Amino acid sequence: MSNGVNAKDVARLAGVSQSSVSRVFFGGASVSEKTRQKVLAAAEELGYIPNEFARSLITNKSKIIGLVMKGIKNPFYPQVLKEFTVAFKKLGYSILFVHTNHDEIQKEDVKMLLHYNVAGVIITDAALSLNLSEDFKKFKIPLVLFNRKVEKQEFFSVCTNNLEASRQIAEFLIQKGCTDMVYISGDRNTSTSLEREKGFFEVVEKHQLPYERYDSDYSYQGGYDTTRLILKKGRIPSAFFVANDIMSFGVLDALREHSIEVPGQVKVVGFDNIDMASWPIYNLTTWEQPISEMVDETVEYMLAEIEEYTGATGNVEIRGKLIKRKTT
Amino acid sequence: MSNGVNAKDVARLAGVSQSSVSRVFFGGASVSEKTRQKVLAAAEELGYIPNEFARSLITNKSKIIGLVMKGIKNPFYPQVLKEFTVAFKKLGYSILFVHTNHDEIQKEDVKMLLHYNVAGVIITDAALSLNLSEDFKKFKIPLVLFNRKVEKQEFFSVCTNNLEASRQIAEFLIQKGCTDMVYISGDRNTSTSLEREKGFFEVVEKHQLPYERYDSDYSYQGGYDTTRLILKKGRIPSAFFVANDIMSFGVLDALREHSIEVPGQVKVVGFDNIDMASWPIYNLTTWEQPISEMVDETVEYMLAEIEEYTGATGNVEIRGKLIKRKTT
DNA sequence: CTGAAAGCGCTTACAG
DNA sequence: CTGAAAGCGCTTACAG
Repeated sequence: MSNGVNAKDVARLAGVSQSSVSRVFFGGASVSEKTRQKVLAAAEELGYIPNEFARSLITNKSKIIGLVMKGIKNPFYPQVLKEFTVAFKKLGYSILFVHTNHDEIQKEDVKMLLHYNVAGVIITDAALSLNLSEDFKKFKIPLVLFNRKVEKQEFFSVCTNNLEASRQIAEFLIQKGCTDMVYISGDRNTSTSLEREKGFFEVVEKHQLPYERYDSDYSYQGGYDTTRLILKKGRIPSAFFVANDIMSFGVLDALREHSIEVPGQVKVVGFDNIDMASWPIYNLTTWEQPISEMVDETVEYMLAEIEEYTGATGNVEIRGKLIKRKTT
Repeated sequence: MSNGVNAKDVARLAGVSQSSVSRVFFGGASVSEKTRQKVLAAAEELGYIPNEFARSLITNKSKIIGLVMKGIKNPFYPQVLKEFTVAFKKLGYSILFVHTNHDEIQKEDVKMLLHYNVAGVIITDAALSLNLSEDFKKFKIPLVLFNRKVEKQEFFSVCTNNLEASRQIAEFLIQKGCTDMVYISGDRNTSTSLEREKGFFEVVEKHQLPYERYDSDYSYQGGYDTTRLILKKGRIPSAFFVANDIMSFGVLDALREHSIEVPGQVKVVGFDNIDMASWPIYNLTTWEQPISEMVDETVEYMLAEIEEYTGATGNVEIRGKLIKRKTT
C-alpha cells in the first residue's frame, strides 16, 4: 500500500477511472479541465503521491541519475555534487550517490545503478574500463565522464580546457620572469594531471627553460611532502605549477615553514579555484574551473541522450580562466 | 524490458518456474541446491539483474535511504556523506542525495523521497518542522537528525556530547590560564551551536570569569570577519572557543594578519576535527566528533526501525574527545 | 522443494 | 475526452 493511498483511491473519491487519475499526474495526455479539477481535489484531500517505482516499472525509465564520485575530500567535488543535485532536481531527477575508492570504477560500484535502471550515470574523479562501459552501452544508459577524459574518445566527457589552461599558466609565469619551474602532478593515471603537465611543459620547452616534474597525488599532504622533499635538496625553483588547489595549499604551507617568500622568492599557481583559494592566508593564483557551465553542459547532454539514446562520444571542453591573486 | 533480461527469461533457460528464480535471488526461501545452480548459471549467462523497482513495488519497501544535507561546504559533511554511503552500501542500501538551502527543510526538499518510498531518511545540518515530520510518521518512514537535535525530543537524533565537550574545553582553557574568553557561535538556530555555548559559559561563569559571545554563521568568512571586528575594538581576549573548525581557520587567519601570536597571546579551540585541523598551518586544538561511531549508531537505529517501525525518539550522544594541538 | 496464479501501483494502447 | 483491460517485473501465499 505504498504510502497509504493509490491512484485507485483517488479515482474512487473523484468519481473517475484510475486511467484519468494517471493522465492528470503523468501529463502529456488530454484530460478535460473538469476531470482534472476533480482528480486534483481528491488527490489533495487524500494526500496522494504517485509511486515512482510503479511508474518506472511501466515506463522502463527511471528519474534517477547515478553519480559516482571518488575524491570527496577535495572540496571541488562536493561543490560539483551540489550543483548536479540542484540542476537535476529542477528537471525532476534525483541523484543516487555512489562513492568509490577505485581510480577505475569497478563492477561492484555500479551494480546498484543497474539494479535501479538509472536514467544516466555521471562519473567524476575516476575512470572506467571499456569492459564495464559495455554494460552501460548494452542497456543504453548515457554516461558522462566529468573532469576526466579517455584518450580515444570512447566516452562523452566534460572538462575544462586543461591543455590551453596550462599553456597560459606557463606563459604567464615566464612573463613574470620565472626561469626554473616545477610541476607537481596529481595522480598520473588521470587525464587531467597529464594534460596539465603536457601543456605546461610544452611552453616551457619552447622557451628552452629548465623544468622538473614531481609526482604527487592531488592531496594536501602530497603537496606538502613533495615540497619539503624538494627544499631538502636545497633547491628553490622560481615557480611551482601544482595540479590542483588543495595540493597548492600544502606547497604554500611547506614554503611558509621554511620562511620562503611567496611570491617574492617562489611563485605558485594552482588549479580549480575552490573557495579556499581566496582565503587570505592562501590567496592563491589559480585556474578557475567553471563548474556551473560544466554541469550545465553535462546535464544538457544527459537530457538529450535520455530523450533519444545515441551513445555519442566526444570530449567537450569548457573554457576556464586564470584568477590572479597574491602567489604570483 | 528493463535492462533486457528478466526473471522469466532466466526461468526458461534454466528450465524452472519464475518463482524459483525469484527465490534464488531474493533469499530467505528454500530452494534445492540443484535448482539454485541451474538458475545461477542461466542468470550468469544472460546477465540477469533483478529489477529493484518491481521488487520495491511488491515488497513495499525500498532499499533507498534519503540523505538530506545542507552544509556541503563544511568538509565535515562530505565526510559524513561518504561514511553513510559506505556503511549503507554494505547493507544493500543506496543513498538518494538531497541538497537543501533551508535551515529548516521544506516540503519540496523531501517530496522526492516520498515519491521513492524511501526506507529511511537522515537529515544533517538542518532541522525540520513538526508539520513535515508528520508525513514521515504517517508513512512510517524512520527519521534521524544527524548532528542536530530538537528541544523536546520529538525525533531521534545522533550527536556528539556537545554540552560535556564544551564544558571540558572551558575547563581546559581556564586551566591553561585563560581569563577572558570569547565564544564565536555558529548559526544560533542550530542546537549544536547553542549547546556548545551553554556548556562553555556554564563553566566560565562558575569560575566567575568574564566572557563574551559573538554571533557568526559556521563559515570561514564568518570566523574571519568576526575576529577582525573584535580586534578592531582593540580587544584581545585570552581565548576563542569557536563553534566549528572551519570558522576557527578564519579566526586564525585574521589573528595572523594582525600578527597576534597563537597560542602565546590568544588560544583558539575549534570543534569537529576535520582533516584540515591537522594541517601544519593551522594545527588546531579541537573537539573530535567521532563520525564513524555516530554513523554506526545512526545505521543501527535505521535498520531496527526498518525491520519494525516504532517511531522511537530520543537523543543519542556519542562521546568525542579533545585533540590538543598547537593553538592552545 | 516447486509451480501456477494473484497482485503491487502504475501507464498506455484500444475502443467508444 | 474517458474507461476497461493488459502488462511492466517482480514476490508470495497457496497447493501439491
